[in-house]
Amino acid sequence: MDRPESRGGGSASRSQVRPELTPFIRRLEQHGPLTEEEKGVLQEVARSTKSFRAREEIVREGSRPTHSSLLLEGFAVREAHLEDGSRQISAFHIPGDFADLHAYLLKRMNEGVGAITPAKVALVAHSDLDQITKSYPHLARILWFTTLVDGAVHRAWLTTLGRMEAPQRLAHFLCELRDRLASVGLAEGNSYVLPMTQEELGDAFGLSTVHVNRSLKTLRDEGLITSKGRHLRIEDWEALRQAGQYDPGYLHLGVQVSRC
Amino acid sequence: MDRPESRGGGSASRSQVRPELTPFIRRLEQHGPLTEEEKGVLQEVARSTKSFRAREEIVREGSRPTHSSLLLEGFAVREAHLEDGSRQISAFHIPGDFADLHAYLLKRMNEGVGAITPAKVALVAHSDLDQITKSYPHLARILWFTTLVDGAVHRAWLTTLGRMEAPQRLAHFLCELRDRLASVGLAEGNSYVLPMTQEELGDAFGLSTVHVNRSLKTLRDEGLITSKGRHLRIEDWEALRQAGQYDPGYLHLGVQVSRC
DNA sequence: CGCTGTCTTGAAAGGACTCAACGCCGGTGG
DNA sequence: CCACCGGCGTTGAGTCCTTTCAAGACAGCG
Repeated sequence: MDRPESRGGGSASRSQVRPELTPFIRRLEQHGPLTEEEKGVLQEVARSTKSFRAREEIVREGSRPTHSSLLLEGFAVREAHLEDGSRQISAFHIPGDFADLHAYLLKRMNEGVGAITPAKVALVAHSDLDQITKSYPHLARILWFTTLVDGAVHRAWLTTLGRMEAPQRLAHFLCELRDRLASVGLAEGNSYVLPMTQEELGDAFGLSTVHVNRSLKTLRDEGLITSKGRHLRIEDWEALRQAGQYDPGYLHLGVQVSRC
Repeated sequence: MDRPESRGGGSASRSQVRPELTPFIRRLEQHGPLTEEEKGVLQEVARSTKSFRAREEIVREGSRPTHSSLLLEGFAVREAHLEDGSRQISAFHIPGDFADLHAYLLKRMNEGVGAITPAKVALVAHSDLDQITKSYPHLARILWFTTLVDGAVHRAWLTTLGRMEAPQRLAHFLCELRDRLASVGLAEGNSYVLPMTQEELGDAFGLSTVHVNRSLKTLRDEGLITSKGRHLRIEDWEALRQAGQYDPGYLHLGVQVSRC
């Protein structure tokens, strides 16, 4: 995007979206239609990609990145490490997520980003984001919106950590993850691949691995979910929803962002 | 701001800031200088104010506000209520905070905002925010920035809720609050007024009132803090900081936001 | 086929909760 | 002016959820 005005004549602009970008584009378009030009710009700034192995670090905790990481394929976590060796996971990222967009303005990453499966990431330079905020205010607005949804998810997690017991926290999250995966086409009905380990679930929801295991067993025993291997299936959506007091409103799926 | 271009000739534009707005302006200016025009716009959109009694509701949970609440005086909480009657406080707001700025784009308030002391609020119409994003991109950028800091605070809280014990959570928060209050001139060294009740602290940090009480006593007995009435004093900053593993970086105080 | 990471289960210890009672203090009204 | 009252802080005791420690089972992979 060195010459933003020259974009559009580029390789894949007209309605032809690079396949790996579809989760991201689809995500943004749920909040209102994008022009071909805007989609072209997004493809242009996301042209540089990088692949990571499972467990590899994508962004180092405490670093000052000059680009933000748009997750194209695979799953990642945002995590902070404490002095005693424990860690807190503050977000699970799925394809289409802008894992560290907030670092564009905040400059410093107080948490790190790590791949939990093999992952492919588009590296979007902050200088390109400068161009977007300058020349494509509607895109900037939608990006702002996505960071606000991020905050809303944090608050939902705070609520489960602060006021719900272990099985309920997990029930809530399993509902959340289904809806988020479905929004990018990665869930088949109430079935999906649960990519994170029980240890990672524990580090996200303030539980020990052992207790995550027992809590999942509780949900299984009650017939709310079944799982074989990494594959999870919600058997009784309404009961699981009720257990976790889940209300998808905070994900703001499909909420329209008006052009200004 | 019906005629944004007519602003500037207004009542109190040139370097004369309405006193109650100083915490807010001061907060924004720490991230880089504002022009007189920008400050004038802020005063203009914040012209309408409203006062609340302690415990009064400022924004209703689940509502779709048409304006956002800028806290001028007093303290407020963002809170969500669960079905079993418990509540989760996801933020404590101090003068200068834009309590529900996120609702400008998200539209719907998944949490409510409530005054915990007598409070005065400036009601900023979302239509005025539209004008700001259109005509004052740098202000929009700084507002975006403040919502990102909000998210960073959420993540810090997640970490304390998920991985720290009760006294440590409170220690962390007492450090955070000192720095935030100091940034708007409401702390005298390591002393400040702690406006929230122990019940509110419990609802914020996932603890019972009783356990908050015991945990504060622990901090007092260890000589980290003293308190008489609402007045709190940090007696051993380094020890308190260490106990809560507090690092103010996530507040991003003084981080510059470049003009785009 | 053995290795390693992950899942699973048991038992004991501990942090936090609930229930309950009491003290303190400022506000209100007689 | 003082007694009453309600909100808030404090403390004790018993219970429960969750953790830690420990040991196997299981499964994917080189």
